[in-house]
Amino acid sequence: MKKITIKDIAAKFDVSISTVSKALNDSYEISDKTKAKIQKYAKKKKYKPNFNALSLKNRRTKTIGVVIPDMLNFFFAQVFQGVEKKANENGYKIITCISNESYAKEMETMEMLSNGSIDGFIVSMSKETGMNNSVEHFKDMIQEGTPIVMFDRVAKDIDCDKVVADDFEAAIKTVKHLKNTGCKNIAFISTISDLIVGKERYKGYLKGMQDENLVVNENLVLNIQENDYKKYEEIIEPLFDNNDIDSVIASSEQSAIAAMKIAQGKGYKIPENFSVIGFANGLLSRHSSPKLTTVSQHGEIMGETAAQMLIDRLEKKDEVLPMVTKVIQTDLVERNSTKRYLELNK
Amino acid sequence: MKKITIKDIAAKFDVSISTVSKALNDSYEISDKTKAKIQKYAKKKKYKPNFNALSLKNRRTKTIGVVIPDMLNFFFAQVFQGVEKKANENGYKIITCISNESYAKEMETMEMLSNGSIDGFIVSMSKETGMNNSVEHFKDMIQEGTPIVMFDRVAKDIDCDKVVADDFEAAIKTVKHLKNTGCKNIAFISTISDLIVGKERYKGYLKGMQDENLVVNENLVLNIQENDYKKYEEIIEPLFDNNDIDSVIASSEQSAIAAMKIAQGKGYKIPENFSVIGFANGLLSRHSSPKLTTVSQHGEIMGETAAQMLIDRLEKKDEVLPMVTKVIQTDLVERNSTKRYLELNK
DNA sequence: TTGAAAGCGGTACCAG
DNA sequence: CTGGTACCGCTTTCAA
Repeated sequence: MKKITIKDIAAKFDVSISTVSKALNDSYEISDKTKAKIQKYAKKKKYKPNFNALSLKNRRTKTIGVVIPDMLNFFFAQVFQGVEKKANENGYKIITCISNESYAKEMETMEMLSNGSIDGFIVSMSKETGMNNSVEHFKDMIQEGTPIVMFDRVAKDIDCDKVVADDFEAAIKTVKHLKNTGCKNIAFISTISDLIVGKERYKGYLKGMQDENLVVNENLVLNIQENDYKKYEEIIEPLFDNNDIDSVIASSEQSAIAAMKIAQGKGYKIPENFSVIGFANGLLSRHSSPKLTTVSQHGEIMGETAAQMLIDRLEKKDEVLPMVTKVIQTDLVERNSTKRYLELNK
Repeated sequence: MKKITIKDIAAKFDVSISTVSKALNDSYEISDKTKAKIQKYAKKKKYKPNFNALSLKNRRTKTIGVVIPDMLNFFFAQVFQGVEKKANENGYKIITCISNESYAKEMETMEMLSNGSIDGFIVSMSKETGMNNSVEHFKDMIQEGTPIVMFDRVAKDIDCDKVVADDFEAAIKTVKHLKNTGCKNIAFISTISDLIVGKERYKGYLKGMQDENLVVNENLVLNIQENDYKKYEEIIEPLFDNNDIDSVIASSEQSAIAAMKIAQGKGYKIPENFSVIGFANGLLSRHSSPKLTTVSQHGEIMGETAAQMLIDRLEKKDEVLPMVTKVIQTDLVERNSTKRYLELNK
């Protein structure tokens, strides 16, 4: 029951391997009779051309390397599903590396995979990579002719295709929404201030405040470095004690939830006299009480987009296409941690 | 800057390719001088032996195929991380297929990957596969000599290595815990009654009730077929209206949370006069109010175990080892949806 | 209509 | 110590 090869089939019918190869590929060179019997036999024996032989010959593997920091992060899992779906539709396989936010693992795995295991990469940088801007390995890959598509946590200095969310615009919108629903003292809590994504959101916050003629009080900006979400509450609490705030924009689901809890602990009623908006994709937002209003990124679409961009580039290896950055819109999902705003004069 | 091959190196130094190959593999046959210059050059040029050429020659890819139903499911993501970690430690890559609970996709992808892309599979069956017991494709793979390790959603009829949680025992323990903390009318809610895992939990519930001398009231057993968790609450509500219950064991996180909400809506105080235990791994349990007491499976350990079992088998291809099933213990994580029980007479 | 042979990038045996 | 060659499984060109 071992796997059957072209050679086995050739022996069986006492023809050459080239005849078999052509017959299986339905070549016009082979008589219908021969084709028929060979194809029938191949099917019966479940013949499948050997992947490595094909890849060696064609110099392409139809395999994509996906490098993500953390699969337990709902957003990344969503993107991953999107990539897998689109890849599958196009007959591509995916090899995955979870970097665990480690530069070394990200770099080493990519180097190892660039030995002909994959045709291209889809990457979101590890925190370490992004913070130190250690992007040489990306440059190397691209130099070698291995295309990369980056998403979400992209590197400014790398010239490649990119897929990002409109974090800057989204943050502006959150401020606007809060202002429109009566908030003034808007705090900004970030757990990802080191990431470009986090910086964009912060910039959007500042711009939004300016647009709405609100004064930015630096004491209302809190950057959390701690990774353990269990400690978020104690870190956030002083913000409430030392300042007069009526709303929070948080850069992550967990910190948004933590802020809500503290506000409630301090006796605020959400959303009556306190509002919270979180950048979040996960399940917590839909199950918290009250349910959290969020800026939702379309992770799956980002994944599909990234995959499509990579595949397009792979299938047109000869043409030199300019690198593009696609911005995927986010949605402000109004749940119950903010008041409703009926924009009458639209 | 294109990738360099052995042939290129041979040309560069005007030696044969076999000399280069041996030099790179540090063979005793080659003079230190030659080795040194070749190795140095190879390093400088970042030479890496071509993966497909090696796989073709060695008839092994050091690649594992991972087939899971859903990456957005926290448990599967945990297992996946465990597999990736262990695989990586052992120099294995992983190719992933997300079946989306579809038999067709699971089967087709596995067939496609069994063309020499992977050395073995780690699989958790899709619902469809499990419900119809459509396991021919697994048999085929094994017949062909491709080993499989199944985890969690395993197939009874397939003789292969398996990793499962002690669902039966765990369910017994939940009943015991509830009884010990004063509950009597224990309802059982399942969203996965079609899966073997779900059946094991149900059996454990029955056994536990019996062990504790509690009568099983069939009206207290609710099997939810609906997939949309948003509808859980309306489906569960009648259970509370039509029966006198003081606690719930739920087979999933979402259904446990839904049950808690309804209980609270009906005026119960959790855990004072109502208790809930859920089979759950996710984040919701730690963020719900009150925090949910759970039976926690060690997903990551299950993944690592499965990967180790597969790798062991792959590295000992010649030996015929008996198939084993490993049972990974679960933990009852006591949070605040159940009362404390101080087991004094232990 | 069929077959021989080169080549994809390596490894390893055997000869010199 | 170095080189020639067969082979892994398949495609493709060229010759018959």
